[in-house]
Amino acid sequence: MRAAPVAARRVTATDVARRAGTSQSAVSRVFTPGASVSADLRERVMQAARDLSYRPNAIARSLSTRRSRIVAVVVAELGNQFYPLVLEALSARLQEKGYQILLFTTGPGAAGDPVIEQVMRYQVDAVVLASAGLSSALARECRGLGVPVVMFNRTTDDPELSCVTGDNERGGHRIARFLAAGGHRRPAFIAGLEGSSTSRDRERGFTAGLAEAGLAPPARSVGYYSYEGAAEAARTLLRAPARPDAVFCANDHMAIACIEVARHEFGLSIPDDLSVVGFDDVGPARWRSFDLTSFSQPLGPMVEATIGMLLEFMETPDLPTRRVVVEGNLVLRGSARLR
Amino acid sequence: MRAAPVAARRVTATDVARRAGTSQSAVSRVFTPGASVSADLRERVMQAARDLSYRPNAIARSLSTRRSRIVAVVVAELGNQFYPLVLEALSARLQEKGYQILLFTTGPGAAGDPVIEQVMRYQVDAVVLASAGLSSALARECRGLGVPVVMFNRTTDDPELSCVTGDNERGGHRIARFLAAGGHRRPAFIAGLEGSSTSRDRERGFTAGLAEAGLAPPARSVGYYSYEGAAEAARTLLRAPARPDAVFCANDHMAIACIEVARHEFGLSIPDDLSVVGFDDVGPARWRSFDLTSFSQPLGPMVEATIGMLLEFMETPDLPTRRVVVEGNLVLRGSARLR
DNA sequence: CTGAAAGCGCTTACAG
DNA sequence: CTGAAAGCGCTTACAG
Repeated sequence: MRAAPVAARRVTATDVARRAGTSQSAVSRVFTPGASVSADLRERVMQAARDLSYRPNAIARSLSTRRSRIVAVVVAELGNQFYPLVLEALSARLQEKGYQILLFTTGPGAAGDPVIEQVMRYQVDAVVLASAGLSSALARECRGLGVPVVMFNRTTDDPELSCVTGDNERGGHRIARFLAAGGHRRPAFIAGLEGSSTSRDRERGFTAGLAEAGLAPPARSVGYYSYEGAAEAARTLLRAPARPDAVFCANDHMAIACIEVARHEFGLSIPDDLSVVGFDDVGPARWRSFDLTSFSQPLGPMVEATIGMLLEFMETPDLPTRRVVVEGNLVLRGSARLR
Repeated sequence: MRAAPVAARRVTATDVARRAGTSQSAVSRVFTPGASVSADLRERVMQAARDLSYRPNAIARSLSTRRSRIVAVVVAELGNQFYPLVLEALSARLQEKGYQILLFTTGPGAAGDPVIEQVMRYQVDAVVLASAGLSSALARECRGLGVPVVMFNRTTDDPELSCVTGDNERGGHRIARFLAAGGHRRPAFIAGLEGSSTSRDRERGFTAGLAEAGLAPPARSVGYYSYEGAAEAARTLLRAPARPDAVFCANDHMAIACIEVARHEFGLSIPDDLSVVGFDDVGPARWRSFDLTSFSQPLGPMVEATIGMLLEFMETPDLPTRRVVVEGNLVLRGSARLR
């Protein structure tokens, strides 16, 4: 077994230059795409670099260029099925473009204000706020410092902020019409987080759709986007004297909790006794045990839109803000009665 | 609406010094914990810093100190329930200690070799390789450059590498004895990834346990740690002429796929016709629809051990490597017959 | 095409 | 306790 290596001084461009018999600037140019170097010099430098296992120091480079090629992603909850996939997709696309993700997590419900302090210190080139519950104060602050921001899965009225979301209001509306058409008379709603624009928009569309169908505003309860929270919300709703005949949950994760409670604690049959509809259309919605009717929120297009905006903003700082809504559609499965 | 801010030159320590009527070094000291500054100077500097919304540039600091306070986390699959929680826990603990996570993702199966290039360029202070499928070549290379590495949920024979894992072999063994005691005669195994030490160790313990109970080596099939892969593996196993009476799956995610297929495609009743056991004991294992018997892999202690080692290694580079095994236990639920 | 030199924004001996 | 200055490892005009 070799001895553990000492914290060797890292090899620098100057070391490479010495070995290749040239200047440090020449080495730098070889590693700068598009810089002019003769084929001969390039070859000598590359050889020396290989011999020494040289790797340009990205930190030093950042200090010089004032661009870190790092984008901050701040995320609140990784415990559901949606955000991990968002993170994975963002990371893959960003890596392709030569950017890395600096990850910031805030507890659910946390203000995220201490986090922003760190975000800014790292001189990130852009930030994406990927969480329904994140305050837009954070976003505004980054923006104030000239750093491009896009809010993912969250809106705000602030015209200075860009965002990409699914079609929340239309989705809620569509679900209301669908449930009404299926003969449901007392649909209820399980909200995510009260402060979340996403939950609010889904509910708004839902309530409006019910009204158009001549139905009263739904009974409601808050599930905090968590499994346990939603289970508790479902219990509250199902214990009520006028039990709902359908529940629309602000996301799939909560819809699954609702199905579990309805089946195993109330002995209800889905969808005969109770219809349940979710939102997102993530993996488990397709599992046969749930077979969940849900409004889809297409991850791929949402991530594409986000990356696209980010790159444009980094290129051209003064572009006007933009709000992108990615269409989804109602995916009919077995958890809701058709009529 | 205010005009979008121009990419303003960021305020530096020199700006603050000018406003506070002192030197740039003094400003630096004020922001360096433990440096000696008079109360008066400190107050003036803090005031000026507040006035200008000064934030120390972490990149410049890193270049100077040669420590980035960034740890790289490389992860292959975020699509199951385990790794997102690992990431969340790692991030929370690291942030507490003043470190940030630079996230690297590699496709499932991908070598991760291009990734290492980037990891090293960012001068990260440490790296955690958190994925059952990651090659240890990557780990060895970081180690060779003097960067502390710990492999999470993966082992290797290389004595130069540190790792923390659950008690995979004992877990597999325990499950074998449990199934044998329950009167099962033909237990099968669904592997994760063939290259994964985690899957291999679980299988080894399982096979040994069966042998001790006088049972033949299990029929086996590979599920690649994915839902679809496991579903396919389950079909293969359940179609066989001598159908297994129990299936041990290398993680919960695959166990759920197995239950779904058994129930909905083969019309089997769990556990009467078939017992299913998982590994990890993640959230969905507790969902009543699955009620999955599983060997637990305690996330909290595993993350603690990882963080602890990381911090020690960063403090004292030449510490001997360590391999930590975190105990788990068999959690009995309803998916496996007791007798 | 190539090299010398200034500069990115900090930290940290070293004097005073 | 405080300031001037060197240095961290790059990039990028500027001459040649």
